[in-house]
Amino acid sequence: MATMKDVAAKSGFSIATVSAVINNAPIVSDKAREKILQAIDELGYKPNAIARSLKNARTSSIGIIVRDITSPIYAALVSGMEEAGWANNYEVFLCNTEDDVDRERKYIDNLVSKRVDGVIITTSQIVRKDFYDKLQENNIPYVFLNRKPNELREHEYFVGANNAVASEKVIDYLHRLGYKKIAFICGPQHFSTFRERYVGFLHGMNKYGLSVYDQWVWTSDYKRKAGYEYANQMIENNNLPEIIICSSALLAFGVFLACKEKGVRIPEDVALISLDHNEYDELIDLSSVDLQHRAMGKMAMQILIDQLSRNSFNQRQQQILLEPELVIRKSCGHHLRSGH
Amino acid sequence: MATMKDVAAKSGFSIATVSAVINNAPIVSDKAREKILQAIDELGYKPNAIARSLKNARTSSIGIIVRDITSPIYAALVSGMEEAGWANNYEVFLCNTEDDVDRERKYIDNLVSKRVDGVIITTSQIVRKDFYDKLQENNIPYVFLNRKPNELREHEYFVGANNAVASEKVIDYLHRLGYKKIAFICGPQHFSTFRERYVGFLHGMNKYGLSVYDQWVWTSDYKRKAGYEYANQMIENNNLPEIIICSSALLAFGVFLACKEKGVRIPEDVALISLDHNEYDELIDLSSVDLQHRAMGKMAMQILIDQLSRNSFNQRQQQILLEPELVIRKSCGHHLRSGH
DNA sequence: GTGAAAGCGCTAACAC
DNA sequence: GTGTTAGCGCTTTCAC
Repeated sequence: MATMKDVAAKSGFSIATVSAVINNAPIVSDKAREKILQAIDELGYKPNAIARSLKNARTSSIGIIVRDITSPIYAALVSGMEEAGWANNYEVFLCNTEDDVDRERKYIDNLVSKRVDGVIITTSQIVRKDFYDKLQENNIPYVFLNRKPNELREHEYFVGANNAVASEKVIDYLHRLGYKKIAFICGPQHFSTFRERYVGFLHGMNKYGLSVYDQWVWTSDYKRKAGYEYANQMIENNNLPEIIICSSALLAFGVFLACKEKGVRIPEDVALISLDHNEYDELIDLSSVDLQHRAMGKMAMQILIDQLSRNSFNQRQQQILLEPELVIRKSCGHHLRSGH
Repeated sequence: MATMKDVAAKSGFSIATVSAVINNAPIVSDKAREKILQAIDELGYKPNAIARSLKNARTSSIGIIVRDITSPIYAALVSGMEEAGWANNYEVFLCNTEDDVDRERKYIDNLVSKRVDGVIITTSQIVRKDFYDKLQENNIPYVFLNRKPNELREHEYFVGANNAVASEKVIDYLHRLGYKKIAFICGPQHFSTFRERYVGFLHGMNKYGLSVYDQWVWTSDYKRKAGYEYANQMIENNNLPEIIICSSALLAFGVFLACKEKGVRIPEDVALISLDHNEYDELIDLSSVDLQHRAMGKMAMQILIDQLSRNSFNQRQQQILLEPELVIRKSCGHHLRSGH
């Protein structure tokens, strides 16, 4: 594998000059540049980014910590991050944690060892994980994405959705449609996303004087299976509300499948809406709120990179919230209820 | 940021001894080890993987080249690769190409510069891209995953699905159900996956003496929009076959949406089956063939890592094909046609 | 404009 | 067992 030394030898110049050419330093004579470029080409020389990094203390690599690339929302987040990374010449290390804390800790350790320039964390919980401190200790900037820890320290950034508003927009919509008996499958409260959605839900319900029924609120799980089981439970107990709000797409799919299996029609027998839009909603006419995950991922990466290049004279806001947007399809039966 | 030198100074030993401790060399005395470990702990020392890599010429990083993480099949492939990488202490660089050749070339260049230990390529086409040669020139092993180039050179490996068999299994199944008028939306023939599926289709049709109708075969695109348009075309021309086979999940979703929009019932008016199973099929009762993408991704990573560690006394096969499995749901209406 | 040389943090051969 | 040292491939300061 050719090195700068080889290029220097072949071209007849010194490695310092070769280095200058490679880094586009303007101080090199045209004929030197030309000869060196030619030698590079003939040798098939590729700069060794490892050696460069050792010297520079910059790697042009960024770690991204996610739960599970297979979920549509994480796929969208990752896609956004990768896109913005690519546009700025950063490569991303993909770290899937499966929400396993030990695995996440190990990944952070590895990223520190590999001296990534920054990290984006999408797996934070309300209670801060101690090992994020290692990043700061090692001067590696990081931004939280989607899920937010309880408090943001001075050097910490957050990009996410305005989840409370997402819930409220849904309640506004449902109220307009005349719904009163509303169920909410929300997801675990140690994640900011679900907690905020719950708060927004309560707030919205309260605003219109709508009753919140305990037997119609769940805050334990966010997976497809949970949605399926809760829905089944309601169906079997003959205890269906008018509408079910699902905090996640997976929950909504679970509910949908249970209803399909049991012959419960949507929206005629029970309406359904999801707080987490994705590209498969359309298959089942599911209304939902678009939380803009791809844009969110892009934004987070952009903020991280700005920080790395310090080209942000005007200090960025510490927290950026994207505005959710309602995507209306047929699962809430507005076409049936437009009289309200 | 603490270095080995700091640890050496603090513990009173030399950096060579510190290095020995870090690399678990057994030749260190217990008291030395203990003191050094303590110094490491107090300083919060983390080995610098960059410096180590420069010396070792190994980075424990692997590049994975995919088209679009957002597609369920690539998500599954990536998930499998990441999993196997994690299990063997490799980190993965995620490279999304959007099937843009220039972007792919640039990514390969970057990966070579970063001296990744290996690369997995899921974007190859029938006609080999010249820039894969750069990997070999730089002694970076790589394996092709899912899509296969025309010929495999001596050092090249491939892991994929048995696509021809996937098609044939579908034809077997459809024949059993008594279908005769069969449409096939296949996807572009410069990808091995679609080409093999087409070959398998022809073979299967031929086996049963079934006619292949030109106006019911497409080989141009594999996206959702294409499926939507082709289906619309058939519907509007009043030219529906008995069943539509879709080569990709996206095509099947497109067809499904067109049918839903036009009030064409599945399977009563037209049956539907996909050659590319994923977790959303269930939402629309879509029968499909499971190509086992996650297992495929794992396998590819495992083969690459075996190669890196040379712990494969018994030479691996150059090509590994996973066996596709039929997943039967209602979209082919076997419940209607079981009399056949 | 160009070159010599120090040094980034580590590993490993070799000396003691 | 432990320490000294050369060198991995690059960047950068400082002479010339």
